[in-house]
Amino acid sequence: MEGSRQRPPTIRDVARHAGVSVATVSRVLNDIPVVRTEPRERVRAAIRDLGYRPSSTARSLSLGRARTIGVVAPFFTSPSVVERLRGVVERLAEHDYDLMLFDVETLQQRSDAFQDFARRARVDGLIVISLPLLGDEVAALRRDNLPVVLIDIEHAGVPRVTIDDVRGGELAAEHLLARGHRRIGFVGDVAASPFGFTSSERRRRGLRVALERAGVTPDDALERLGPHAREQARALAIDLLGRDDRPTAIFAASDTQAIGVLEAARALGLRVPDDVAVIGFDDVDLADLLGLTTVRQPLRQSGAHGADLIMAEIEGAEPPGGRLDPLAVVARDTT
Amino acid sequence: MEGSRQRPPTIRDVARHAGVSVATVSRVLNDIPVVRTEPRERVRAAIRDLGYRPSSTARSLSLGRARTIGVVAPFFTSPSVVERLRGVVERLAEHDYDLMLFDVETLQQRSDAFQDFARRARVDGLIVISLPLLGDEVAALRRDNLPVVLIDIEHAGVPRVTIDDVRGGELAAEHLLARGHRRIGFVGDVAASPFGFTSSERRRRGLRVALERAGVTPDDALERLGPHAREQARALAIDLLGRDDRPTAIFAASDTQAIGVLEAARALGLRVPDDVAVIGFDDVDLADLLGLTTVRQPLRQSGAHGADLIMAEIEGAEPPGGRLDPLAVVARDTT
DNA sequence: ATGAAAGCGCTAACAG
DNA sequence: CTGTTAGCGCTTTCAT
Repeated sequence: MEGSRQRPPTIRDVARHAGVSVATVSRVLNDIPVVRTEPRERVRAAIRDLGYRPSSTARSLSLGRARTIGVVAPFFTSPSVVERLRGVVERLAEHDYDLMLFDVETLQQRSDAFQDFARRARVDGLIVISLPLLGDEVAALRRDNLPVVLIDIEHAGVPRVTIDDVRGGELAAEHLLARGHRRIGFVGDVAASPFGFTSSERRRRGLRVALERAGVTPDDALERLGPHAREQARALAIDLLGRDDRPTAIFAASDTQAIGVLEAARALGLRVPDDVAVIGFDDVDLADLLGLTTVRQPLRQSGAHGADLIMAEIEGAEPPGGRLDPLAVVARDTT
Repeated sequence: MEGSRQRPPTIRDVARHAGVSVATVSRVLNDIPVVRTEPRERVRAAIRDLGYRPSSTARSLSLGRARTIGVVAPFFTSPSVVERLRGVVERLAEHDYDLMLFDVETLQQRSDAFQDFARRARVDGLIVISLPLLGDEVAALRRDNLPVVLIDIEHAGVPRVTIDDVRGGELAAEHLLARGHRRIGFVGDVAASPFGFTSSERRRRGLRVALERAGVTPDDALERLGPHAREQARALAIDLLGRDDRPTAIFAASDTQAIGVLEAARALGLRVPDDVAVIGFDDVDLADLLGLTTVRQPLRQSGAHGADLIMAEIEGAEPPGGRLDPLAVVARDTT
């Protein structure tokens, strides 16, 4: 009956329509129980009539909190990141928080992204997945006083959720060792950050530890590092498997890379596991489908755990209880 | 020198520090060229000194736009959705828009999510992927005057980016027909919405069209519909392949489902493609890895296109140019 | 070219 | 129990 509904209704329109003050409308909106039934109902009716919906932007500004957390990661480089994200998403939804996605694949994007965190403040906290942080990035975040949680990476002084990657590397090595392998190759990520180590790095260390423990001298010549991608891993593995003294088994730092190794073997006409055994890390869906032996880690759980951590920091909620599921070798067809 | 930096610096602090008005700071911030060099530099210095960063929440409120778009989808039911998301992410980044993720797997989440859009307005537009919309959901969005773009789904009156799924179904059928198959089964999604059709539904129609054109009468008994998931598809396929007059080939509405079919065949001791041929749809990474024959569609491109569309709606930017890549059968080992 | 001031839509004292 | 009012941090007329 009123005409022009160009501009969406505000809390003031509702107040006017219901014959109350904006404060009362706000109270109804926020379920503050002091409001009497009668005005409350009038407000509800007005909200309905007007098709009113609160502006969460205004709310955020007023409250100083956005009820949103940002997730930064190279989402599309690996299914494991997506799986972790899944855990984050679930948990955040439970806490009724929204989620802002910041994909970081290239260096350019990376610089942009962290610029953004330094220039915009629309999230209450940040979860960083599988992205080794630079020193000044961390410094910027800290200066911004923005709660941060790291998943799958480490950085001194920043809360994180990581598994015992070294142990994971040992498990992989022990599995291979138990099958008689002595020449064990490794395909993993380049050490991208001077601060802390990547999980790949830690797994490699685990491999070496287990090797030495078994009386086998780790051979640097059998280790190949490159950017995290199937194609890259494939190339590295071809290089590795092309050697005269090629390894009889390869441990890849992730399933994605293990698949590259598998492709390399196929390309070279090598049979798996007879000519070369392959073990990956993560146990993503693909691993099962492909029959890839791998070290299982609780991907999704790590995401959930990370979300719990950030919630704890922000809301002072109880710190996350419960441990992550243990690592375990899932033996399939490639070893 | 000043002490307490509890509260982050605001534009006013910067103004004070630089000895100018907030308006001038704002101008500098927004690169409005009227400001003289000298005060401009003072402002820049102040920004640096204070470690100031604008609050994008406040900016959004003032501007009335959040430079953020929301993406609603069942992200974790299918890799194809993730691939589409990838396209969206890329394009949005180019336009310097942020992205809010709303995962919708369960009905509960779904209801919640759309409640949210009806109660919060923190995005400038919405992209919905692979989620058949209900009538009142669309009505709510429309009433909110929120720009919406659909990807992989259709709804009367809502802009969308879809491929020619019917043609895709025909392509799959023709591929199978050309290999001598006459009894062709179908495994796809349940028709979830009374409005428009799902892509699965359209692909099924394409199958039937091609069948009839080839003089084969489509057999309802060979069609099985269920929720989109590998396990479900597996169960449906087991059912289908357990029949006395089992089909000699199965067309699955997605690669995810095709993999379920593959598993079913294996479980039944049927050899692929000898006992039963399988063709999927999408051509996700997995398909290549598993040697699955499939109908390739431009997943990532569809996401990018969707982003272009929403940008056009919001910013009045030029409508997206260029077509989507055509569908094509990628013949591999399962047919 | 710059500043003062009025919003943007909401929340939260503080009064009454 | 409810209304008034002062912000939240930024943009944007409108003057000067």
